[in-house]
Amino acid sequence: MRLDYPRLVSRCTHRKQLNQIQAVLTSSGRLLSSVFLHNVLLRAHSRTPSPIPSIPLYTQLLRFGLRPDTHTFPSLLKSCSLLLALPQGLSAHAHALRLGLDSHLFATNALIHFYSVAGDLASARRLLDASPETDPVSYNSMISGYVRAGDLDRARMLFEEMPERDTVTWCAIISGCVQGGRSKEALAFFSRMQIDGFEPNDMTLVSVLSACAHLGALEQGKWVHGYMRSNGIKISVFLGTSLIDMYAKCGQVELGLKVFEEMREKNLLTYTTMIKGLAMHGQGLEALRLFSHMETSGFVPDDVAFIGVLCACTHAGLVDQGREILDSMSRRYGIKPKLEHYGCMVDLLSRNGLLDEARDLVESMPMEPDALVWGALMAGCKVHRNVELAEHAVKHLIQLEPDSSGVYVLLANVYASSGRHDDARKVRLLMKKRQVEKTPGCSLVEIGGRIHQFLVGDIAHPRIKDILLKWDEIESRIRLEGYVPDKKTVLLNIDEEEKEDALARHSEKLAIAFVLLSTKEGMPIRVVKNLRVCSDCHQVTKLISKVYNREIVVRDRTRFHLFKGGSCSCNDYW
DNA sequence: TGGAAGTTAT
Repeated sequence: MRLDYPRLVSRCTHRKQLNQIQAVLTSSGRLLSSVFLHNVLLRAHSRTPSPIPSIPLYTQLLRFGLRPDTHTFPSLLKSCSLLLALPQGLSAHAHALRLGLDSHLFATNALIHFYSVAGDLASARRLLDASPETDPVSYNSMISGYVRAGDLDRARMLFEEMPERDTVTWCAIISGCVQGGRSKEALAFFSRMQIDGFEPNDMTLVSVLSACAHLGALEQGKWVHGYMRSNGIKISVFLGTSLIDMYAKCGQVELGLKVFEEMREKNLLTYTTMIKGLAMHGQGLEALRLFSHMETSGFVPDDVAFIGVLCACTHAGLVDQGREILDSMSRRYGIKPKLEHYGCMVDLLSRNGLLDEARDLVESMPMEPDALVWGALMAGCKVHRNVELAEHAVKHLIQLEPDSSGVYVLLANVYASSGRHDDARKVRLLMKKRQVEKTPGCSLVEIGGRIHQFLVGDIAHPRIKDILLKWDEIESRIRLEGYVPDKKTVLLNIDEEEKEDALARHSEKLAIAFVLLSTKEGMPIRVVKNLRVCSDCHQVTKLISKVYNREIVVRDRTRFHLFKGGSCSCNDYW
């Protein structure tokens, strides 16, 4: 009985087997005269993640004097896109053009996809405009092309002008928004998608969960989990990992752990996400335990996994373990620590007051320290009031990032907290002279599935009057508990009373006042912040949790704070 | 015998 090679090849997903079949076909001479078999092989290769054999196969087809047909170019171009083989893709285009095969719909789609992946959106657009026949596929490729190029506005414009959309279109625009850091818009597209009658699939839900994670939108994230259950959507590795991330970033590590334990199939990313989630919640020892469990389960950690564990050590103050882990990276796994790993280590040492060791590490690193490394050292200097070292760090920082506000703010804070107000003022003047903008603080809260956003000093919210009145009430109540505004962190050159006012309008205070105003007594409060919590807001939130008897979870730029009965889970260490 | 969309990190 003769083997049905075309069927065998098209069902084959393993590269090794595929190469074996190809070798048999070559040696038996069957490839010599068959464009069809070449096409089948090209297609099979293009379905593997790294279709390296596609290009020699195509060259061979030409060498045998065979003429490519309509099926050849789509597969070949897909391989070129995957391999980012630009010259080969361009010459394939030229060849298709010569043979008159470029205007076939599938070839056009493949070409548009190729140019989108290659970052040549102008060429992709020209093909789209010139194509007599289009379907959503080519538009979808271009939407993700614009997203990859960081041009979300163009992606949105194309989305709006498309004659018809399909599930993939919605998925592309939703994930595009998420990747472009515009998660709120992603969720808006998600509801629009459902109104338009499209059912989300697992790929869409992964992006939606990622949006919820960024926004801290627990209610919507839970809704997605519920949707999966009621629609029988299986928890794939992708979905499970996204769920874990969503729960961790929305302040519910326990629910994340539950998903993690129930997942039958896990990969390195799943572990890394869970480890990082535990780290953010200060459960450093748990994270370390999971890391060793991962190792014994046969997963080989990569550099990102190491960032995760080092991060766990930082948030839990585990200095010795951190040193040991950094050392084991190269010793046990042959992974050279990168800048990021040194950054974590500097952060770990300097937060724990080991400033000399941190400085030594910065100076002995095998690569040039970047702004993040100096920034970590600087943050430690602020906590442990080491003005000299802070000045040293800031010199490097200002050279590396002259336009970043963070540097100036940190230095001014160091000066202010050690009483050197004149110097603090000089920094502020320097900032003004160089026209450095301070990143505005921003807090998000979710009420009844809707996200409310507050900026520092924001008066745009429709209920701002009530919110400020509520704040007055809060302030008088927490003053009875001993609250005194901590004006050290305010570097504005203004008089005392205004300083208090500026503090009172920090975004998380506005957000918390708003939630107290709009939710029932005893309901927990969740806030997501873009910057680190300032010490005044930290103190205020502790007191509110006591006076109003509320559990308050604040996710700041790097970690979680769980405020309860007047104290915080970070033990005032952040 | 053909195509487009997804998860982690300082």
